[in-house]
Amino acid sequence: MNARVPEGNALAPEGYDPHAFTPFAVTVDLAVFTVRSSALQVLLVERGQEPYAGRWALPGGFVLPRESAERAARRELAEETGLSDVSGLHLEQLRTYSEPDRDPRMRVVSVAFAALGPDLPEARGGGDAARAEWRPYGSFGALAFDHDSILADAHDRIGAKLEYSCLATSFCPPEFTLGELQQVYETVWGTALDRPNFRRKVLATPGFVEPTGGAARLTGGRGKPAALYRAGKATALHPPLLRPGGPRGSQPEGRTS
Amino acid sequence: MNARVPEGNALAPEGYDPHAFTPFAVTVDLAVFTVRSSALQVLLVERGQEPYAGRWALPGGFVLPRESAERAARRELAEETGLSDVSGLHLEQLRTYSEPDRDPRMRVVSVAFAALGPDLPEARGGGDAARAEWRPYGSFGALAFDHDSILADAHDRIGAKLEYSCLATSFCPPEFTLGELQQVYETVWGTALDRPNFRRKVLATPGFVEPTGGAARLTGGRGKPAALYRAGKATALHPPLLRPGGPRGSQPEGRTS
DNA sequence: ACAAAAGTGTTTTTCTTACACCCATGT
DNA sequence: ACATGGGTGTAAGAAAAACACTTTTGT
Repeated sequence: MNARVPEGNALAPEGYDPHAFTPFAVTVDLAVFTVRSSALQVLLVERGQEPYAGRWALPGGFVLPRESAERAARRELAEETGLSDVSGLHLEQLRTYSEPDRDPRMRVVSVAFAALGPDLPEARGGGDAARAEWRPYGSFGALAFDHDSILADAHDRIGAKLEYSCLATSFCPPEFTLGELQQVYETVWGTALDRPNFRRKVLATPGFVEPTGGAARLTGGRGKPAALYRAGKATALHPPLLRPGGPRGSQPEGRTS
Repeated sequence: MNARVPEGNALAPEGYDPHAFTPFAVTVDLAVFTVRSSALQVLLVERGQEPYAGRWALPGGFVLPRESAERAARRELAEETGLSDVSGLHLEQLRTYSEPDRDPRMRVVSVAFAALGPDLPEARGGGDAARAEWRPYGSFGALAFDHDSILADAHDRIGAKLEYSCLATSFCPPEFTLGELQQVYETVWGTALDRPNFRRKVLATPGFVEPTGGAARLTGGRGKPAALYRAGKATALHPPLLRPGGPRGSQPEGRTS
């Protein structure tokens, strides 16, 4: 990370030696997930210009001169979702996509983020995007650029992190029921979980959730009112809450257990 | 990741609208680990110029115009270690560091990688670095730039991935004994493991290791010759091999179990 | 009364842990 | 003979999985 910067470049101060060094455009791309009506939804924007005009893409934008990628991501998130208190949302760096031709126009390196939030309001297509919309994960065709890979990577990562972190509470409002929390797991993983066991597991992990103490709330009109919880201070989950059958698509063979 | 590129910039083709967009320098930084003589070692280079002249730093360098960050990382890895068959080493993107002032000279965004390899040869200080050396993890003072954070993040990540992936075999030569594999875990985690249990766990995971069939080998001069194994095709580890006590420093409180 | 959702209890099975013991080799 | 590292066995404990059952609400 040192040495070799060309002379005569706007970026390069004195004292660098004159080797190859290309300036890149740096952007952020966001895979924003929410759980709405028992479905995993993703925030997409419709592109206005070429290339990929009319195609859906992940929201994102350029990193500004004095911004970190994290700050840029949070700013873009606020702009695209129309939310003011983006501070509560979980934002996590995924990885950086830097294939030379990932953008046909120029050399763009993109730092991808995954963001999670509770049932978020309708997107209002802020900024440049022609339209912004929540779409159920898997219900749409190919996205622009390499956004299909980014989105798939984000989904994998979220699914994996649910196992060994307390991330799931980021999908829930400040106060939530254990049923809602369980639905987050079931929705992201696409599998049903045993309620009694899930409950025990969550409650047995200190700092995962803490009882709100307050009154119970009705969940879906019918049934017994559920107790309310809020997120605890823990971030890691030990021992982990493993999904049945392990991560999708990385198994060598059998092993049903 | 779309729209808003300024006019009059060398990078920008026609058809972009004239908003803010700064060119950034993009580099890769490598945290290269190996296990040598029962210690976790890191490859460091000594800086020749200011800033941080004379200080140790992680190897790295600029991403070339037609290179992805992954390719750049592998190229730098080959240059700095002096290895020719870098293709076998595990290389994994960690995350991107983009704080505006992480490099005092200019705006540099760095994509960090973690690399693992079996007992690697002496580094030969290739490229620009004044010197390159293997140093035991934790045996050196503050590194240049934000490389302390990068290295710490890399170590955390490696430790965590040993739990639920077959990554550990990347620290071993093509053929290795279970004792060597166990030492990888013990060295990275800094804890002792029960040999019989470790053995059972590894062998019970299909695709983790497969017997070489060939003859046994002496490990350290003394003791019974150990059977040889090679890495299997599996990448994930289900159920995981949890380290005793959970990840360092992320526990909310007790929970000895 | 019944459906729906929350919550409790119990049994079975599986995995982990701890530790005792034998094996093969070099000194 | 004994130290050293490899390999096997086994029994106690903890955790996960499966499932039966009670509670509280709305219709």
